[in-house]
Amino acid sequence: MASSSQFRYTQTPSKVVHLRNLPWECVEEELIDLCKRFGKIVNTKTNVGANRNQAFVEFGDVNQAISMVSYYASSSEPAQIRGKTVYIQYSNRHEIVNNQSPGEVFSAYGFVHKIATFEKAAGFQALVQFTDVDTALAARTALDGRSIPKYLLPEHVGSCNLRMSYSAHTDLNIKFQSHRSRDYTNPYLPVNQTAMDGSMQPALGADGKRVETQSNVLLALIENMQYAVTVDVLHTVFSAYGTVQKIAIFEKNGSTQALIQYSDISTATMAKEALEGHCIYDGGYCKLRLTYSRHTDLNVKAFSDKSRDYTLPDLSQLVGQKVPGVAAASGPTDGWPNGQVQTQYMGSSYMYPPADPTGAPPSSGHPPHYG
DNA sequence: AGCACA
Repeated sequence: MASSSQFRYTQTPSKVVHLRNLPWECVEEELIDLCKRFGKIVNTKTNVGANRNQAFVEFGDVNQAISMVSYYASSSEPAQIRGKTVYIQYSNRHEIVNNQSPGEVFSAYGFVHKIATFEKAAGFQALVQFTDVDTALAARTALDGRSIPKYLLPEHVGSCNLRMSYSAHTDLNIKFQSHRSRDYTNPYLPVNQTAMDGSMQPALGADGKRVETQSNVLLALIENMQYAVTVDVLHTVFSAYGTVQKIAIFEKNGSTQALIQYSDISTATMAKEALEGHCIYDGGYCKLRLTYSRHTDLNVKAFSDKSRDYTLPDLSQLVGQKVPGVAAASGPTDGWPNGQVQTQYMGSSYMYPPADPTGAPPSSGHPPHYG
């Protein structure tokens, strides 16, 4: 299959090389500095990929690209930019196409200096700073009332209609690069890693104040995940505080996260406060980091190994029949280091419905392991 | 650490 060839060890040489793991906001000059000694660079494309940390460099001749790829394939010193190792392979295309990319909706109208996004009661809002009023006016005129193209939106996001007006601000004060805010004029501004993870940790709003919008949906980051965390495990853990409606597990930036939906905010808040920082398993394994999701109603497959919709009828039979993790919990399971963990997992001494009528996190007998 | 476009 052609789509998998990009991961094969042997790739078809191309005069275009693909560079990944680039540092934040890596600029063309840095790419050129790295590549120019191998040949004539005829084109570049930066800020490629979901994280905008990939790029393409096109050489005038395929032999120049071969010399570069070959050099770093056998070099003891990896290619580096700003001290960060850069991985280089042939691109799976043979030329760079620099078409106008409305990838950034607002960049189509001029250089976007800074963006700050935040939640208000009226909805999601963003401040977008251009060079001058004329550019801002052009963007406003063109975009007000329109919607963001669907292909630019994440899955499960419906239409996003833009309502635009002039801000009272003239110069935004961006504290760090994150999924909420950007300063494109300052590539060395620190990256807020937790914010880049989309973990929705208390972030700075445009006014500089902490914002943490409550939600009936919790976002769980699972730290130190030595053992598999299944939908069923999460369902058991979070059902201690109320009826769980939906669960979705997904990978983001190499770590496992989950969304857990309750019917209301107060139940979610109880669960969040009770479970935050606690571990599903003894020994500090699978520690839960809980924040409020910006979702309020998950759009998940009713039944899969990564998601569940408990609001739909007749799933219990399916669950009993088809979920390996459920059956496995009562018997030997691949991947479990020993029987003791299983015993603890099934033994309700952890995050199963708390015996404690106060609803406090279940910690009986194992206080040292919580933290 | 993994491929642009619509």
